Amino acid sequence: MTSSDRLDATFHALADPTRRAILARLATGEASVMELAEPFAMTQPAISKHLKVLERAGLVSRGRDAQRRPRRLEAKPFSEASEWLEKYRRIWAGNFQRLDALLDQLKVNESKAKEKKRGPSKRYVKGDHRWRILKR
Amino acid sequence: MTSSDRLDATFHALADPTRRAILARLATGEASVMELAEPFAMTQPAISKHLKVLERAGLVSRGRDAQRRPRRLEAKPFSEASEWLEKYRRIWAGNFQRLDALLDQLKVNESKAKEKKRGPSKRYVKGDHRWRILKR
DNA sequence: CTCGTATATAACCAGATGGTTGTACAACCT
DNA sequence: AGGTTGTACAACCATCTGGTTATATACGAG
Repeated sequence: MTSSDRLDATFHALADPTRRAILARLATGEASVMELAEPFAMTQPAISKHLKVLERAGLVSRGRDAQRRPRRLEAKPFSEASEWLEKYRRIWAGNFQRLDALLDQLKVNESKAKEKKRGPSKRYVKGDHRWRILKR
Repeated sequence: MTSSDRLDATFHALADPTRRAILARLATGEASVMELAEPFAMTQPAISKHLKVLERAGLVSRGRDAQRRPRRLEAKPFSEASEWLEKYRRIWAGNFQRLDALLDQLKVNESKAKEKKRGPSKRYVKGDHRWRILKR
């Protein structure tokens, strides 16, 4: 699996409030499927599906204890996703050395669609336009 | 919009390699839709849709310059998502003070489904089971 | 062995996602 | 004015997602 595939799986797994709540619960320690399902207005199979998504992303692993299959958190994917985000965060923070290397890294790691290197578009002057944030 | 909704939108926007590649391109500076579309084997409307997803998450904003609607990166959602991830990363890093406060925070911020507080399950002994990472 | 409990799996469904083509529209260029 | 360019939008389609119910499997207790 490529790094890009892993990021896909991780970010997708994190893009759901139920799954994030499950992770929050697991941050307090291992838990069985039933224990994890209990706080939600949702059936057990639905929770099992969410768990499968989390497991595919490697965020959660499965143990065994009698009939139970307790889940626990796994660290690695969090680090990978966190590092990815941090690269972007640092672009504004300004507190990084060698922006060029940082940007090369971004290009190499992502987009097998080989992006043609061309300078910043010269068709308009920076700071010349109005910017808006999408509402709604 | 709640913090949870914003995390949903942000993580969902990041869970796609095309969109991450677009962000990587924008990290090098503003770009028009056509410029952003050029490296991809995809039509312009498809890119516009991806941009709308990124805008909904607030990761990208829209400017105007003649017919162009150049896009630029916006910092805030990266920080929010990054901070969320960092909380979990620190759980293993161990280098945090006051784990209890950290965990309270996790519960308050997420899951309006009020999780019943109960001690760690005593039905099995920690370290007693085999754990596996989902393959495939 | 049989029963209850914990979990997984299959079949199904509505709605979202990610792409397409075709078209509309605004702004620039002659 | 008329043509070209950059972008958006609508309609359409296949696939994925997130839930359901029903059923199967695995294990421990009597």
